[in-house]
Amino acid sequence: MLISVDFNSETPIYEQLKEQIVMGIASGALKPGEQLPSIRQMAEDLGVNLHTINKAYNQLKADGILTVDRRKGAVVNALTGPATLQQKDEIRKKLKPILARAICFGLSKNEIEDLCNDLYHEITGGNHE
Amino acid sequence: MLISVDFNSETPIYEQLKEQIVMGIASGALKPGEQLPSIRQMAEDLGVNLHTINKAYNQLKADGILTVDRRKGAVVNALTGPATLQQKDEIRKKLKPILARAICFGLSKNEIEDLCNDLYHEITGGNHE
DNA sequence: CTTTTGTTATATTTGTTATATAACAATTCA
DNA sequence: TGAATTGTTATATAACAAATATAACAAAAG
Repeated sequence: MLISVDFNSETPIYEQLKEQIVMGIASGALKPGEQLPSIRQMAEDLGVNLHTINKAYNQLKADGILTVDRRKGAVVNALTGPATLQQKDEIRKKLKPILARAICFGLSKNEIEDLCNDLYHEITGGNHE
Repeated sequence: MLISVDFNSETPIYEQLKEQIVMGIASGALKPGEQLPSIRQMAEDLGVNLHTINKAYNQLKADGILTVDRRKGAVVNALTGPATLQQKDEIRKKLKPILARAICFGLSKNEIEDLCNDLYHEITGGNHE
C-alpha cells in the first residue's frame, strides 16, 4: 500500500491518512490481518510527525477499523458482521449534505445513482463480490 | 425557511449555514428568486457575528448558488442548465471517501444504492420530479 | 436625510493542526 | 541479559482557521 500526503491540501494530513487507509481496505489492497508500518516508520516515510500518524491510527482504532497493540502495531480488522445502525447513521449524516448539493447543482436522481455506482466500482475494482 | 445553529457541533457555523441553505433549495423550501434575510438580520436572529453569515453567503455566491447584491440582498439562483463537469467532479471527490468508509463498514452495493435513494427522497420529498 | 444594505479593514480570542522533544513500560531481537 | 523498537503519554510551541468585536465606507431604500 502506497500512501502519500499533499501538504498543500485543505484536508488535514491525519484525515488524508485515514481516507487512504480506508480506501485501501475498501479496495482490497489492504486485507484483514494485514499490518501497517509502525507510527515512527510511517512518519519517517511521509516526512511528518509521529503524532500525526498516531492520531490517524487511533481514530481508525476508535472506528473499529484497525486494531493497534504494542506487539503487532496497527492491524487491519476483519468485518465483524453487517454494519451497525450507528455506522449506517453516520454514513447517512455525511452523505446527506453532499446529495443536497448535488441536487442543487441540477443532478438528477439517475445521475446520482450512476455516480454512486461508478464510484462503487472504481473503489472496489471488481472485488467485494 | 427556518435556520438553526448548533454551537457545540464539530462543523463550523458557516458550514452549517451553507448546508441548511443548500438543503432548503434542494427540498424546494427555497425557490429561485426567493430572498434570504440580510446578513445583519440573520446574524441577529441566530445570535452569531455578521461576518459568519457573510462568509456563508459569499461562498454560496462563489458556488453560483446565490446572487448577492446591495439592493436585493441574497437571492436564490435559478438553475442555469445541467450540472457542469467541475460540479460533478466536486461531488465525486466528496462522495468517494464516504463510500469507501461505507464499504469498510460492510455496506453492500445494494445497501448503498438504497441509502442514496432514501436520502434523495428524504431531501426532495416528492418535489424535483 | 436617515436608515439599512453589502463590503472592507483591523484586532482579538479560541480551538485545531502539526511539529519538536522527551520520557515510560512493554515487547522484540541479537 | 542488553540493545533496539514498539505504542503511549506529556509538555511546549508555532501556524492556521473560526468566530467575535468594532469601525468605517459607499450605495440604495425609506
